[in-house]
Amino acid sequence: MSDHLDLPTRRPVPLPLLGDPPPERADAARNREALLVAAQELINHCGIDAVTMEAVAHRAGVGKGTVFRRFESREGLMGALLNFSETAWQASVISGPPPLGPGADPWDRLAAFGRSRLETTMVSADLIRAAGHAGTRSYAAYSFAAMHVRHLLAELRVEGDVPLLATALMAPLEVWVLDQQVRVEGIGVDRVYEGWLDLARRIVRPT
Amino acid sequence: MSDHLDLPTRRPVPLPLLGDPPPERADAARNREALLVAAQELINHCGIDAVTMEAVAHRAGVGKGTVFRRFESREGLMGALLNFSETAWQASVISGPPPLGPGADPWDRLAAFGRSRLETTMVSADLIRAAGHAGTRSYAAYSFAAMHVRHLLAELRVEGDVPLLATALMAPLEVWVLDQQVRVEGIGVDRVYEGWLDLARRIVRPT
DNA sequence: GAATAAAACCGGACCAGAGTCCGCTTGAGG
DNA sequence: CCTCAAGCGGACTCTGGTCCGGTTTTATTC
Repeated sequence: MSDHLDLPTRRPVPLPLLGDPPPERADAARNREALLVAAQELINHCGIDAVTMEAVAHRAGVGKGTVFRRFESREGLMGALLNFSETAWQASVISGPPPLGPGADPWDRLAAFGRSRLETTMVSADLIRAAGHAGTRSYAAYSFAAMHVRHLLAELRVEGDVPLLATALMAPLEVWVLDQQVRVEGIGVDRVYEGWLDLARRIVRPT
Repeated sequence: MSDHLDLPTRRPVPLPLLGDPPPERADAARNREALLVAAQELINHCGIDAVTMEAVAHRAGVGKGTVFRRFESREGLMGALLNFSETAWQASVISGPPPLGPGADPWDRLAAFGRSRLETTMVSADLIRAAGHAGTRSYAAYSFAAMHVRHLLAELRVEGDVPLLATALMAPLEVWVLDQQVRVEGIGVDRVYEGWLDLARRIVRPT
């Protein structure tokens, strides 16, 4: 990942529907951005362990309290960082090129989903672990992926408790499981993927 | 879980094969025991958050350093606690009554395995989470269960990459997944179990 | 456009708990 | 009894997280 963090530049006017979260004050927004950049740089240069709340604050030129107000906790900060790649991933599922994006047939999309998730999870493993949330990505992120899988399973006419089957497909792709297999047991990523495909086949295969 | 911790009483002579870890000194052993008891009581009476290393040490009447020397870390302490129930569970798999123990046919044993694991995991959820290890039980404990599943799958003449399929069966039974389903999504335990059984069926079903 | 009041924000002192260190004590073998 | 490795304790450090008095931004009013 590059040092440069692509923060969305000046999105169109927020259109303040009333009853909505009031927009952030200008200085607050500036600080949030500075903090995210600082954190990302810290990760890139010194590894995730160097990402101390105090270090981030210092590098961004603000006080520690500010970091906590903006991101709630260390996990929250990590989650925010993770959010960028997660959002990009979601975009490529929604409107990217097939087979991950729409256009391919459901089975191919499912296969592409598995491969893609496997890879992004491995790449962001440190971040995901640090983001905690009981270890999984934020609920929003998780449920998007789950929804996608349920959708594909439905298109594939899978019978049974689709939500649970979706979970069964996603669980083996979680960080800890992957870590165990790849780092501890030394299983290659390709073999893990083949295994996952086999699992998917068994789940999808008509009764 | 009762307050009383069944520490194994005087196992048969350790038979010091040389090159082995030298046995613990008497005072050390006494302290380890006292610490485990103290920790368990603290959990029972005040919840897992009250289990501070300092609190445990104080309750056991020793210094903080001692706790760390014996258990390495908070996670280690939790792991040691978890070890008791885990060991008991392993015993009932190895030599308990069917269908969990030997004697029943492999499919029934697999089903019993799933149910049993689901329940013990839910019961010890706090402890498992606190024991960390990237969230899963210790490697030894994990690999025993994995071995058992691989064994059953083999008996059931399942074709394919059995180790990976075993992982696929265990992953949905991990704490975080269960937490997500039961606590966040409000799915009942019975339904989760039914879903798991269905998964198992699809994995086992001959091609 | 200036004055003003309220709300949001800021910083860093402060607290708690995990983990480390090192000089003192104790238990087990000779 | 003597020796010395092992064990012990608690002071110390480091980091996540909380708090509150002072400051800045924004909205409002004239």
